[in-house]
Amino acid sequence: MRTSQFPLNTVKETPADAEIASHQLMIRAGLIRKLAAGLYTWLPLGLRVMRRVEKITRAEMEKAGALEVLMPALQPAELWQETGRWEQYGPELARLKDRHDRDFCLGPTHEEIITDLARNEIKSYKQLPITYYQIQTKFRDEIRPRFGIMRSREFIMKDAYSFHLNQASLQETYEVMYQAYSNIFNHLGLKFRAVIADSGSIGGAVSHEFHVLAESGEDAIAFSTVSDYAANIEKAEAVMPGGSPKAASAELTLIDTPNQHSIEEVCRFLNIAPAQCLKTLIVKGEEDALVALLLRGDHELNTIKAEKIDGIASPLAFANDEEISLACNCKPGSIGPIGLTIRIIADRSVALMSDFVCGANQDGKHYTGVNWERDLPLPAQIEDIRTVVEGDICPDGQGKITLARGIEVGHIFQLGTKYSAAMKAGVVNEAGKNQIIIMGCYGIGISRVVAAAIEQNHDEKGIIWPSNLAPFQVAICPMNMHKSARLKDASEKLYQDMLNAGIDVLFDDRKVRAGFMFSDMELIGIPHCIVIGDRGLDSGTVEYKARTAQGNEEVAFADIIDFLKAKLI
RNA sequence: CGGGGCGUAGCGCAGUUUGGUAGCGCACUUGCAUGGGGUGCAAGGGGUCGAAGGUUCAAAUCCUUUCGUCCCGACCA
Repeated sequence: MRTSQFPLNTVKETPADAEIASHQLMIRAGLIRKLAAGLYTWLPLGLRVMRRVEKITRAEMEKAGALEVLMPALQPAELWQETGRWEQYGPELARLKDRHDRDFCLGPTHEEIITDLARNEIKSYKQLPITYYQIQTKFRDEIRPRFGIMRSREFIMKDAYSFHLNQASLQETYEVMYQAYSNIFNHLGLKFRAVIADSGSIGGAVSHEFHVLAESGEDAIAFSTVSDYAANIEKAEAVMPGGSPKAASAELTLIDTPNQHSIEEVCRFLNIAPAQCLKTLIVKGEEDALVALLLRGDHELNTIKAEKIDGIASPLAFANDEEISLACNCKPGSIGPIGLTIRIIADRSVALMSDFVCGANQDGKHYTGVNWERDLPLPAQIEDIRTVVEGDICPDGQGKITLARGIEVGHIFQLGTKYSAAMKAGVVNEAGKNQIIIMGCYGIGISRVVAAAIEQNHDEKGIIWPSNLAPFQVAICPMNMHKSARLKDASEKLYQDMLNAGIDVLFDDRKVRAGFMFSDMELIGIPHCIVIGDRGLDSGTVEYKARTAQGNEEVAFADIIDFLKAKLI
């Protein structure tokens, strides 16, 4: 391709509304243009990159035995009403009416549609297992679209759905897909982690997210320093610490702590460490009941874990000051478990505390030297309700927890029968009886992968594409070609030779200055650049520069094709 | 949904406080020069100042309403 026929649309100025590097660079490099909030047009250069992601994804899906289909983005409300999601999905579901005033939505996902397909097309267990996939546009009317293509209202997703007679078959396909996903992200050249994930409202026992590692990622993930263990921090288990509390060495003492409310304030006031404090949080339970959650002062409540406990309101809600005053006879900041009559749930690490400090349920007073059993009974219910921190013991017992940030680009679920049961999708089994089919579902945010790749691979000059994602592998940059017929001939020959050799090359035949050309090629992240000039022609050489390298190297003109082929393997 | 910011040429911005009929940089067009890291000089084209209503002799500027957009949070999952 020639730049004279493939306009680059690069811009020098960073758009005012782009916050993160990938968003800024996608606009500057001319990959996308904004139409409205959360809606983007893909320009030729950007689409070329997205097609690379699709191609690699498709190849692995086919290898995994999945069959490509294409389902409508416009979907009738009836199917969504069958599963109850027409009501449940909320305003994020883009709804509309047709001219006959019938309800439709623009699909945010396709469980209902594929399940409808399955119940109509799959009649016998002999047709199972089967996996369908598609690469298609999804619509989610996000409350707050942001970060460009990263969280947009319309985006491209690869979604796959598998159907099974039994759990063992689902497990088998799940593992195949897990491997296919790993292959995809490896081929894309991205540093990623597969992590144990919360399956949320989608349900099912098993779920993994695939995260591209990047500092700017919206999710925190926890993984082991030595083993394969990795989990979303929402889901990472804080294990029960071994041992028993140290013996009490201090007397229970009621002290004045005027105007000391937060853990931080109390610690400074008493000159103790946060780990020596007990944090008491009051949250809403069921039917107006309140529940006290006890955490070590240096730990944070994990709301996902807490709201899964029976009797705690989901979504989690904190009690207000009034409700706290009624239940504890004091304001927040002086709450503690001693004498508390509401239900108490303690975090696992709390059980090992001794000689600790906690609120006294009297404004401006705390207890010091508190010890379980001697001063108050250990709470009957001990649960894992905190977020893991760096250095925690890994749940599999091997190594310690390290934290990193990631961008969720893939998510796989073992759905079970949630949709197939609601929509009565069954097959006749070997015994001739009707049986509800079991489902799995598997998604990759194709357009988000493009942004995530940039987020992970860029520098101050622009994008640094991993080889398999680059819109072009090689750029030819001739120096002042319009002034030298000899150079023009040599450049054209080099271009043709590369095309003939099957090299994906962008020939910059614009009449622009060297610096302009280099800056553009670096901004759009072409991995390999060949600089050809009269100077080199005299000695029969061209210059080669890798996007990631500092300097150039000279290569004989005659050898350049072989040289590049070796680089491109 | 709550809080805050911003809407002036394709992009980035000044001008709004104190009302007088719109400007700068980039980009674009043309010419000359330059020619290995976003070059220089000159000439040019392009804007109902987000929209509607109001105040005024006069509104980008003041008032009201409204729309869009971005950030923070909540909600949703």
